[in-house]
Amino acid sequence: MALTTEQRVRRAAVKLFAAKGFHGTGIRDLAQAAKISSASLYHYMGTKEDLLVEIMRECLDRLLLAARETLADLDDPPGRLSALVTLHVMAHAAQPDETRVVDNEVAALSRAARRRVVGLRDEYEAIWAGILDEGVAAGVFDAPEPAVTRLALLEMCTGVARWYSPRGPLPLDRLAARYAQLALRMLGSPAPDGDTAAGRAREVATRVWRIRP
Amino acid sequence: MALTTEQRVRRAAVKLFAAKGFHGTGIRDLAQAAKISSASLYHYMGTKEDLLVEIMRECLDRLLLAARETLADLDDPPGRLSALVTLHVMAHAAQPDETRVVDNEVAALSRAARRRVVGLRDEYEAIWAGILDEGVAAGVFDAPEPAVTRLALLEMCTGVARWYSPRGPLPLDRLAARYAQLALRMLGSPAPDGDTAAGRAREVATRVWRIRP
Amino acid sequence: MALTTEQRVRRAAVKLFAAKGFHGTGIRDLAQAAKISSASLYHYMGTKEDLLVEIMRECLDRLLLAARETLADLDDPPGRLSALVTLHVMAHAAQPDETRVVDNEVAALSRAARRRVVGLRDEYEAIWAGILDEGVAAGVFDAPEPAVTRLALLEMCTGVARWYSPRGPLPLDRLAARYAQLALRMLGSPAPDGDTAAGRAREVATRVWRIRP
Amino acid sequence: MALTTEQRVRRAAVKLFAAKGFHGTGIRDLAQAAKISSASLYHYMGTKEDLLVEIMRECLDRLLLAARETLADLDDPPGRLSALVTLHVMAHAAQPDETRVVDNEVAALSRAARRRVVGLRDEYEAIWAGILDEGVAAGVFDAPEPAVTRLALLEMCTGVARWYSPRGPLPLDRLAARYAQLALRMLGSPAPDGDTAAGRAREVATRVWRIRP
DNA sequence: GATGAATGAGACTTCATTCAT
DNA sequence: GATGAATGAAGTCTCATTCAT
Repeated sequence: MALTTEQRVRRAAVKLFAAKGFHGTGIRDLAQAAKISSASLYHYMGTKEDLLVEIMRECLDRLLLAARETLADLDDPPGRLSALVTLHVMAHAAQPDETRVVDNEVAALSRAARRRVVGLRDEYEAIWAGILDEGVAAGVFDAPEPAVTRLALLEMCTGVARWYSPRGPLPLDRLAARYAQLALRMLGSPAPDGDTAAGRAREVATRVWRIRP
Repeated sequence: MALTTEQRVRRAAVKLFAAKGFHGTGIRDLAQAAKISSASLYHYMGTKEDLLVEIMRECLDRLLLAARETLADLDDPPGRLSALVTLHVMAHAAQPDETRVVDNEVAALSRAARRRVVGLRDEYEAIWAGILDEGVAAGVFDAPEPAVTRLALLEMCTGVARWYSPRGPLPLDRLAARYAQLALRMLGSPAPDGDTAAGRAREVATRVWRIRP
Repeated sequence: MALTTEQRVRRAAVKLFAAKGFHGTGIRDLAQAAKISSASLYHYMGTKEDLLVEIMRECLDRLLLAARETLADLDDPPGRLSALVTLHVMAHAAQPDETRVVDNEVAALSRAARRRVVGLRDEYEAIWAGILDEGVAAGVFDAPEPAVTRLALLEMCTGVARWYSPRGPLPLDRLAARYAQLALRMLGSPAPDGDTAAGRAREVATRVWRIRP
Repeated sequence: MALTTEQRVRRAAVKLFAAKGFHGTGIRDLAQAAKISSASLYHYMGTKEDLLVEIMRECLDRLLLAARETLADLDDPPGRLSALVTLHVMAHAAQPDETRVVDNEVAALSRAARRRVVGLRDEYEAIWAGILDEGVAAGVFDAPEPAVTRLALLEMCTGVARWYSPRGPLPLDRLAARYAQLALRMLGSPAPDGDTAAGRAREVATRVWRIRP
C-alpha cells in the first residue's frame, strides 16, 4: 500500500535526522526525500523543530507504554530486568533511526521542548532504576554502585541502535536474548529458569514495533 | 599560565561541538567562546571542518598510542581486557567532550576526512576484537557471539563520556575498576588475581590525559 | 511588455559584468540592479559563475550559428570575408556588453567552464582562419603571415564593442561596410562587385540580434 | 642581478592584474608572488589601488614620451603613422601585461585616479588623431570616417598585447613592420620609400622598453 | 625591514519560513 | 493540496588594511 504524504515526510525526517543530524538536515533535504516541494512540507508539519519533537515524543511514548505493559505482571527482579533489556534491545534494533534521533538530538531542542522530552526519558529510566533497586534490596543483584550499573546497562543496550543491521547474521530475538544474558551477568545474577519474562517482552515488542519474526 | 589563543580556539571548539554538534555550532559561536573576532579564527585554523578533523585525529591518536603502550607487556586475555577497559573508561571520563565529538560527528566529515578518521577508529576497535578472540580461543572468555559482545562492551564503556561528571561521588579509578569488573563478568571470566594490568593502564591514562589523582 | 525577473537578472548581469568586471560585481549589485533581494537571485541562477557561463555560451552560440548560416551559400573568399566582418561588427555593436564580457572575463572562469567557452571561441576563429587560407591559396588575398593578419583583423573588429555607441553619427550598416572595406584593404583585395555577401550578413545579423534598421 | 623587493612587488602586481584582473587579485596573491608577507607589502606600496595607478601611469607616461620623441623630427603623415604603429606594436608586445592592465582595469579606478589616467590616454590618442587628420588634409590618406578609422587602427594595434608571445615565430621588428604595412593599407597609402621613420621608432622602442634585438 | 596577530566589512551562498496563486 | 516566488537572517569564509613587536 502506498504511503501517505505525511508518512513520507515523517520517515524522511527520521532517516535524515538520524543520518546527518537535525542541524545537518535542511528543509530542502527533507522535501527532496519526501518528494514534495519545500513549501508543501508546511502542510504536513509545523516548524522543523515541531517535526523533531513529534518524532521524539512518539518514540519515547511507545517505549514507555510498552515497558509498562510488559512489566505489569512480572514480579521477580531478574525476570523484570530480562524483560526490560529484551524490550529495549528489540525496540532499538527495530527502529534504530528513531532512537538515535532521540539520543543525539536533545541538544537541538528549545528549552520548553527539551523539558518535555527529557521528562519522558527520565520516566523511562526510572523504571530501570526501580528494578535495580528492587533486585539489590532482594539480594539477587550484586551492584555496588547501582547508578553506575544502571548507566552502564543502558548505554550498552541503547548502543544497539548505533550498529545493528537487520542484514546481520543474528536474528533479532537471539540478539535480545544475548543482551539479557549479558545484563544478568553484569549483575551477578543467574539466568532465570524459563524465559517467560523475556517471552512476554518479545510479544509486546513484536506487536508494538511491528517486527516480523 | 595563560592559554594560547590557539588553545582557546581548540577548547572552545571541543566544548561547543560536544554540546551543540558540529552543524549546530556557528563560526560566531566559536569566535565568541574563544574571545576573538570570527575573522581572527582563521589565523588559527583552516576551515571549520579542518578544526573538527584535527580534534578527532588527536583524540584517536592518543587513545591508540596509549592502548598500544598499555598492552605492550601484557599477555593474559583477562588482564589485557581489564587494562583496555580501564584505559578506555578513564580516557572517556577525562575528556568526555573530545570523545563525544569523535563518536557523534563522524557524519559531518567529508568523504576523505571520514575515511581517515574511521580508519583510526577501526584500528582501535581491532585491538578489542583481538583480545576477545584470544580469550575465547584460550577458553577463558565465554562469548557465543564475539562480535556482539565486543560491540556491547564498547558501547557500554564509551557511554561513560555521555554521563560522567567529575563532580560525581565515585573517584575515577574506582569507576574504571567497576567497569573492568562488569566487563569480565560479561565474559564469564573471574577477576584477575592482582590488578597489575589495570594498574598499568591507570598509570598510562594518568600520564596521557593528565589526570590528577 | 514587462520583463521577466529572469530577464532582468540576465540583463543586469550583462551590464554590470561588462562595466565593472565579474569580480568587481557583487551579488548585491546584481540584486539591486535586478530589483530583487540578493537571496531571490538564487531562484534564477545557480552560482554567480553559472550566470557568467550562461551569458558567454549564449553569446558565442548565437555568433557561431549566425556565421555558419551567413556563409552557407557563399563561395568566393572576398565575399565570405566581407560577410564575416559585417556580421561580426554588427554583432559586437548591437550587443557590446555581452561581447565584452565574453572577451574580458574568460580568466574568471573555472577550469572546466573555461574549456567549454574557449572551445566555442576557437571554433569561431577557425572560420576566420579558413577564409584567410582559402583566399591566400586562391591568390586573391595578400597575407604574408596569415595568422598575424587574422589576429589583427579579429582584434580590429572585436574592438568595436569597446567603443561603439548607438548614439554615434554613423548608422550601423555603414559602420559595418566601412569595416569590411578596411578588412579587404588589409588583404590587398579589391572590393567585391556588388555587396551581395555583405547584404546577406546584414540580413542575418538584423534578425539574430533584433537590430532595428 | 637580484631584484629589489619593490621591483618584485611591482612585477607581481603587473603579472597578476593582467592575468586575473584587479578585483580578481588579492593582497595575499600579491604577497605570495612577491615572496613576502602580506603585511610587508605595505612597506612598498600605498593601497592596492595606488599600486594599480602607479603601474598605469608609468606605462602611459613612457608610451607618451616615446611617441613624442619618435615623432619629433618626422613630417610626412605616412612616415609618422608608420612610426607610431611600429612604436605602439613594439611597446604592446614588449610589455603585454602592463598594457593589458591599462586597457582593462580603468573601471577599477576611483573617480579621481580614473580622470588622470584617462587624461593621459586621451593625450596619446590625440596624437593618432592628429596624424590621421594631417594625412587626410594632405590627401595622402583615404579615410572617409577618420574617427572610425582611428579606433579601428588603435584596437588592431593594441590587440597585439592580447595574443603576442615572444616564443612565436615572428621576430618583433618584423611583426611591427607587418602592422605598419597593414595600417597604411587601411588608409589607402602606398608604403613609404625607405623605412627611416619606422627605423627611428624601432630605435626608441628598443631603448625605452629594453628590447633585446 | 619584516611579520604574526588582529579585525570590521563584506564576499557568496543557504537557511527556514511565508504567501499569493 | 501544492508550489514558485520571495526574503531577512544567518551561514562560512576572505577581503584589504593596521599595528605592536
